[in-house]
Amino acid sequence: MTGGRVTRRAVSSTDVARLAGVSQSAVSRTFSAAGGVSAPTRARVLEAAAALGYRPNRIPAIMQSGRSHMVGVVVGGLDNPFYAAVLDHFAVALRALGLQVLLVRVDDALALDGALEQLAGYRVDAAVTALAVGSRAAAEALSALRVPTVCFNSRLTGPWISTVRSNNRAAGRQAAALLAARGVRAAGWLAGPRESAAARERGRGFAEGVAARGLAPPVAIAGDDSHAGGYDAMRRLLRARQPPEGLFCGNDLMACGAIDALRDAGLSVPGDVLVIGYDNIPQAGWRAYDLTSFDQQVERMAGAALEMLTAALADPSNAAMGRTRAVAARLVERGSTGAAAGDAGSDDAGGDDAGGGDAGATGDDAGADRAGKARRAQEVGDRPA
Amino acid sequence: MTGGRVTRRAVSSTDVARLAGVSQSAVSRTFSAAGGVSAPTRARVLEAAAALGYRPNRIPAIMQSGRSHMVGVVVGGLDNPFYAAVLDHFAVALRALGLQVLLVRVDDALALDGALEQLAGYRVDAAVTALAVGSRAAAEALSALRVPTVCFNSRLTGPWISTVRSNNRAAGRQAAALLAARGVRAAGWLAGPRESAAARERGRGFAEGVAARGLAPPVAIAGDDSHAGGYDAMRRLLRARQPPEGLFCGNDLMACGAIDALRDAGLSVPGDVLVIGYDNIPQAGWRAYDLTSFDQQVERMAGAALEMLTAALADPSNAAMGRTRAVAARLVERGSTGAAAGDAGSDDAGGDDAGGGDAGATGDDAGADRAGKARRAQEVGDRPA
DNA sequence: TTGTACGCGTTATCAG
DNA sequence: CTGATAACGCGTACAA
Repeated sequence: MTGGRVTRRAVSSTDVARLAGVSQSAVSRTFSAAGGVSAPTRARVLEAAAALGYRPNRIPAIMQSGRSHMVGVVVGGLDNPFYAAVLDHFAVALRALGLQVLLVRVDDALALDGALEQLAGYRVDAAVTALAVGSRAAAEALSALRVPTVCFNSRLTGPWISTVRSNNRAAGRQAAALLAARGVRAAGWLAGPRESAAARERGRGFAEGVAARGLAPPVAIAGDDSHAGGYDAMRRLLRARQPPEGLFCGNDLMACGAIDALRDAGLSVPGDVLVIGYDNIPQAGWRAYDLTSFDQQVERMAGAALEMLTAALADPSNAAMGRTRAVAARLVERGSTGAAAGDAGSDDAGGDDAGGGDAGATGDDAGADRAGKARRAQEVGDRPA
Repeated sequence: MTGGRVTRRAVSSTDVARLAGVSQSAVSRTFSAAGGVSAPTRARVLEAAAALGYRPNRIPAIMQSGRSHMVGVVVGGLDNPFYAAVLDHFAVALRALGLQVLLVRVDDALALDGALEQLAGYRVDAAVTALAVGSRAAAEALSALRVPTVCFNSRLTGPWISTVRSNNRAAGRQAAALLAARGVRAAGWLAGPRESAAARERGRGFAEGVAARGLAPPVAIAGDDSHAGGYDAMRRLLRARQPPEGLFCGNDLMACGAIDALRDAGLSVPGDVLVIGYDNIPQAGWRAYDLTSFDQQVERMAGAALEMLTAALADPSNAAMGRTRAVAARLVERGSTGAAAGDAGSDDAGGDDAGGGDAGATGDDAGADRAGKARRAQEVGDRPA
């Protein structure tokens, strides 16, 4: 006998077998779906199991099959309703598939590969992350783990990394088009933290759109993706100069903060300043903000991610990974850009075209912008370059 | 040879050992903290491991030790920022303790025992749930799992169940006291779903507090803990009758919805109606709502839960469970009850009537709210009753 | 320091 | 239908 000191040993199938006077295999078969067990045996096993409070242990099966039925999910701070929504969707969908969620909450994209390395130790079957892969080095580190991973808004892919992308850049252009159509001549850009590639793309598209209309480059101010960050950034701007006539924000949290700062300063939204956000978090639809925003369509992005995930799970040869799929962000116009209340922006999109995806390639965003209900049809429909 | 068809077999320590020309134990020792390995051996092992992309597998250790270092966390819908905050705290804290989070997102408390049963199969070392245990039957089912479980706001405990409670009822009474002190004579209670014991306690305390001041019992309307639910409930109420002068809501989401409905109807908060929420979600602090609320002090509740959890983890005899700890909810006064911006404190002694405006249907102008700046600065800074 | 052997709890295979 | 047995990959006493 070796085995170190036993800590809190749980009831095992062997214990049940002993009590029931049957073999351990019989117990196993009783609790597995395809059980070839006679009724009497089954009854005796169940009785013994109940008496002992036996619960089948799923851990050994992981060891043998190499499949844990656990999926790692990596998200940023859940005080951001966007991340919370992403996680919520995955948690529900994965549970419906009979998969467990092993959650890792990280502070920023830099911690991503560390988090996944940790998950790899638990032999998760796959991983999803709401954070983009930051660097090529990180992508290689991830690929070394040989865990099929699906990212949101990552430009980098690899043999084990797929990505679901939103058309951030095109959305930025569309935001510029909308503001210009509303008569805005001086635009502002409330940027997110520099690490976020997605936010950078939005700002880039916005700058392009602004330039395309012959307007001055947007004033750029920096926030940190939080409400407080947006509030503070706007306060700083207002102290230094006049506000822009139209503001595009890297996300909705900052947009709400900016709106609060503007109103605190006695300005009106949309009377004095038009504001557009990104993410379409629930709060954007609340009357007090009524914020025009881009809906990333979390359900569809999550759905696309899940499809790639399940494909990877079903096919160990991993042919399904290394792909990119695009889901178009949908403009939802609300009062903060002067739309009448109770309006929705674009509607059913054709979007969701599966990009054939190759690695790297800074390529542009796919997905056509739509003018939606063509409410006031000024050219909101700015085709992708 | 038996062993079924091998599915995606990962690199094992045996593979590394073979390549490095050492024993499997040498590999194990190299990767374990207390490794008695010579430098040359270590180097060869690491080289081989790198070449093969070996990652230690933590699953077998779970089997042997019976400890998974995973903690099950059960939460409700993450569209509620309160649940998101709870989860965020646990995710960060557990990670700091070197524990993994196995997440289960359930729709309601009824699904709780099913969720924990599922977690039990993965041999989680412990579980935390933001949902209360609903019935004694559920409590017994949970205890049968022999997984140390910490609940939030559950009245039921058991040998394996501890709970961290907020003083819901006292908070309800305090809410009534505050409203009365502000001159409210007609009170309303916006209830949450009936399943929530915590919400019921709040309503009960509120009714007691209202009665203690000789006022008529509060008008009760029912929401579903969501923003939309609060909005709709308030709309229904406004269609049927005059609004109460002061409204206490089962949670902040409904409170924000109610405020939106009131303003949509041309009423002012706090001009015409005072509103108090519960949870102190981030949005309650946003200027557009400036909502007085009760802070459950998630950090402290989570901290208390973690203490009980780690105690249970350290002591297999389970002496630490079956306990109850209380964390007082803290009233945070803001503009929605007439406090000047940036105020805290509590009620009583307000004397000063000036209750809600005349509630004369429609009357007021729409946008003139906000201006939370002490628009009616009745004495706010008093000590708790 | 290093290698050998065993066991954790289960599933899958094979013989009865 | 049932029982015996070999893995799964790792830690860990024990022997060398």
